[in-house]
Amino acid sequence: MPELPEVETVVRSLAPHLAGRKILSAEFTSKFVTPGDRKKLAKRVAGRSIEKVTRRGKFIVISLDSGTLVVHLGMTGKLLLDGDRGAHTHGVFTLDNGVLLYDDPRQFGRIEWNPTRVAKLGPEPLEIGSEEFRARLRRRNSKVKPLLLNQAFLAGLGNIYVDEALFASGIHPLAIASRISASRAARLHQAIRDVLTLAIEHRGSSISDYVDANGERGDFQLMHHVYGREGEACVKCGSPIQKIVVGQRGTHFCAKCQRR
DNA sequence: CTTAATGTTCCCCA
DNA sequence: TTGGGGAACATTAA
Repeated sequence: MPELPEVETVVRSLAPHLAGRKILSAEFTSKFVTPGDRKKLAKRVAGRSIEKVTRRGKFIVISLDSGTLVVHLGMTGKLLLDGDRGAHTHGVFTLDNGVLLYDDPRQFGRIEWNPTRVAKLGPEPLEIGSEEFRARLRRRNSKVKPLLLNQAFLAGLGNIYVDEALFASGIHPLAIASRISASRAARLHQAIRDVLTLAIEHRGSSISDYVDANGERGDFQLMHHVYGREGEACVKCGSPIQKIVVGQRGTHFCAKCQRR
């Protein structure tokens, strides 16, 4: 469910409700979502006040009056305000003004205390400049699609938005990063900014079950040009959208508009 | 029954 | 150190 636009939407829907609130108690029930000592984690957050809720890459950063709680939604994670507990509720935060639930059927998501992972993230795609982006691309000899999915290279892109940005900039997913021309690299940089910005305006993509903290769906999935459109006509040239596997991920592109 | 799914990490090999 | 390939993690839906 969560790439940068979805996580940003969750943070924006969460922040006004959580800022200044106190966590009265917490309960965690999954050894996958909360690896290590779950009781200890619950004890650590109990009694803490929430100062702010922000985003870094695909991570939701909850700054407390002492320490930081970081949530990664994995593939199917949801943070829900005042919802009902379900079969896949693995985290419950009782607040002074309500309840915050963490739901995650596949349990690929994580709730962690001061994780080191966040420090290893690459630059934010909406903050990095065109020149620096091009320089970073030039230094890598890997295929551009897996490189853009690498969170240490750039933080926040996932399978949907990489495919969409490569289509928008006319770059083949198997192109070697270091061999992309300066002008096309600049186009890719702009395409990433454009697709992320528009997706945030549309509150993310709800393909299967993504919703924000208030349970509302996004609608950017209606504006996808290649992702999930295998066999359908390319919006630019009409030829059928292809689907291949790159780095174990389904990869959608137009063979005519994205030459190698 | 098989396959794929908005993600990440770990292991092996070149 | 970099890069490729594969498996693993849990669950559901097609």
